[in-house]
Amino acid sequence: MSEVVIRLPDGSSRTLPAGSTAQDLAAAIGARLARDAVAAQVNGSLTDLATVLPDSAEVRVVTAASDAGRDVLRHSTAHVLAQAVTRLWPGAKYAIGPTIEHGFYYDFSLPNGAHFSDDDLERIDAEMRRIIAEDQPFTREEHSIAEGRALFADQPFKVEIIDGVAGEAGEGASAVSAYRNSAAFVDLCRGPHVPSTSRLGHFRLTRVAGAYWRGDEHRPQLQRIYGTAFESAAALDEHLAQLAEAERRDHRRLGQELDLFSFPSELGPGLAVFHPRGGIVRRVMEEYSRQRHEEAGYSFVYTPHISKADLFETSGHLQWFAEGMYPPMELDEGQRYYLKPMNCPFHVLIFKSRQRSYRELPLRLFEFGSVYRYEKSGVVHGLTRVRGMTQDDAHIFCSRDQMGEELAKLLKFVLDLLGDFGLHDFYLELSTRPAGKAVGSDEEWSEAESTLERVARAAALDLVLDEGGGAFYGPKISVQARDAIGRTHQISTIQLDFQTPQRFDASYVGADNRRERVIMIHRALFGSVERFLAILLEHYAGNLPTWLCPEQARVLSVRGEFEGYANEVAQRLRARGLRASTEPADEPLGSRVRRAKLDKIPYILVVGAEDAGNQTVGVNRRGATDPERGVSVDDLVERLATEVARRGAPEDL
RNA sequence: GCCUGGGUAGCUCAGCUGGUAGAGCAGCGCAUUCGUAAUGCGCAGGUCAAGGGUUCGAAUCCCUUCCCAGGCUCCA
Repeated sequence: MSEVVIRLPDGSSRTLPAGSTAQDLAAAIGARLARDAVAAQVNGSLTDLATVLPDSAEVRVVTAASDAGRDVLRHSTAHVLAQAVTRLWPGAKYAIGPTIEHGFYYDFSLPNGAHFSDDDLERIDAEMRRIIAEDQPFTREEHSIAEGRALFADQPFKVEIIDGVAGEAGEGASAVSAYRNSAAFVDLCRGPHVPSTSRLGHFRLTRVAGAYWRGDEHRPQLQRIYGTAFESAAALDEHLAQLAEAERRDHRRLGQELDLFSFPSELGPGLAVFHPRGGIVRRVMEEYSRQRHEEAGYSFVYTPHISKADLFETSGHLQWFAEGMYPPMELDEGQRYYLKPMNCPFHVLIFKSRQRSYRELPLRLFEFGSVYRYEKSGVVHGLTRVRGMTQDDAHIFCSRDQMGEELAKLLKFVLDLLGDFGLHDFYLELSTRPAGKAVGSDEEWSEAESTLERVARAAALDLVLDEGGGAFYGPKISVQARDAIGRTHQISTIQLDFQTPQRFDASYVGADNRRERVIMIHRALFGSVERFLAILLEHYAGNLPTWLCPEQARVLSVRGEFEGYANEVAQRLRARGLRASTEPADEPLGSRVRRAKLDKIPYILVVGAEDAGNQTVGVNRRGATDPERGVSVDDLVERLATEVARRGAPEDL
């Protein structure tokens, strides 16, 4: 009997009898590996464990607890889902069931236009567990195109996929593969799959949704079920806990609970109002931003919310961005006015209001500019995707030789400012020319792109390329930040623009008395104030650092007789610029403390007989397990003032 | 925009296959005066998103509109 030599990832080799499978290899290496194996990578491509290994193959055994292994588990679980649905809804057509980032989905078309409800998830889940208990094999079958069409004759989506394969590879040339679980269920699939359904089980169906066949809104709408699967109950639980944590941190929930903002339905989708407490947070954010911008050499401007159409004709917005704009208001004289979707054209007009000298450059015009964008109604989401928002927007007008340095300085400024808000983990994304949707010459674009890339590389952060993701007038660097639970958010954007100045004929007089075309840098650091606030809320799970908290301290008197002293303490804090309140003692202390905790107040201060006599307070710090007693009011005021000044949080101590 | 699922008191939600609305929290009043995450009693609060239809009768069934949530090819 001949043998085959298999090379393993660690460089070692194994000799096995000819005809051995990947499963045999795993077993030869160890019982534990044999148990954990779900698939194999043979000469670079993923395949089933049942695959017979060719001689001198390079083989890696794929275990469940790896990214590739989890994909196999999820894909196989998707097949089980499809089988369960066909059992429960005879006649159901199954379309595609791929794995996605944290799970999988499967799309179906149910007989008689039926659709899934949340209750169905339980039934399907139960049926899936039965299939898993049946220990059905995943058996690979190869079929010709014609056989495939016959096999899936009653599955129109599968037939369409096979037709696609036939179209690409030629009618007779290629074969299709399918995986059979039972006489009753077979699914067209590339694989690989686990050897048997018994290898599955740590899964959860998460939600039902509608989705178009092939994502095309002109094609049939299918019923989609999302789910996820993991290698162990513990890994699944951890994933579900993460989802619950994200839900707990959802800024829409926190905005409600903390009375920060709301979305009155009377206003329409994507339009928020800020309540007094949310208003404080916003105001503090904006004031700090203004202060930093002033220090960084920005000038402050104000511009209106609407303008005649001509402005946006000139800027190119009506040509390139019209679908993102609200429809025009028609005036009696036939004049069309638009709500502004961006501030840049207005700032250009300020630049152009008189002749500019090279001595004025860089000219940095800053505005908290409210803009309105007609987002499709299905995509608005809390404060992160709205139709009305305020950008911390500035346009820097500079010369060509200044732009590199200005951009480098700007990037440093951005990261520094974001750091002050508690974001420290960044990477950059460079978005380049959008194909077929851009103005300007190739030379200008490549100069702009290479300048941005140089600056981005110099920042010593990871740089990701976003091909074709730029605006119509120029490429951009966007700053992506990772939050406390590891999610990334696009925050700041910096765009380099040679086009707008040309469109507006914006120029300056150089030292040599010649007119030069000015360069524009568009930049928003928060992006939008609303969205940035939402990100901060989720980042901090509502426990904003003290300087941003609407209410920094609440003074509670143990009994009504100390309310005068409580007011005195609050007054002392307010005299130092801190936001402190008191609450009457007509409820038990525990109840008032609880409410203050739910309000996420950084410092709950309790005063009683001992304190009134000694000018002290009891300090219940957010994040602390035990309250401190007998802290002198003087010390407390200093502590809080210091914490605010360094933009800290009570949890830092 | 499209699809699915939703919209019941300020909030979170109950209300079976149609018989005409409930709880907890919040609010208000009274009592309680309490040392660090829920004091008691009482009161008030809803055109059941809006409009139309079916029906003797609609929160419940049907239609339209508005709003919310999730989703809408990381290709078998």
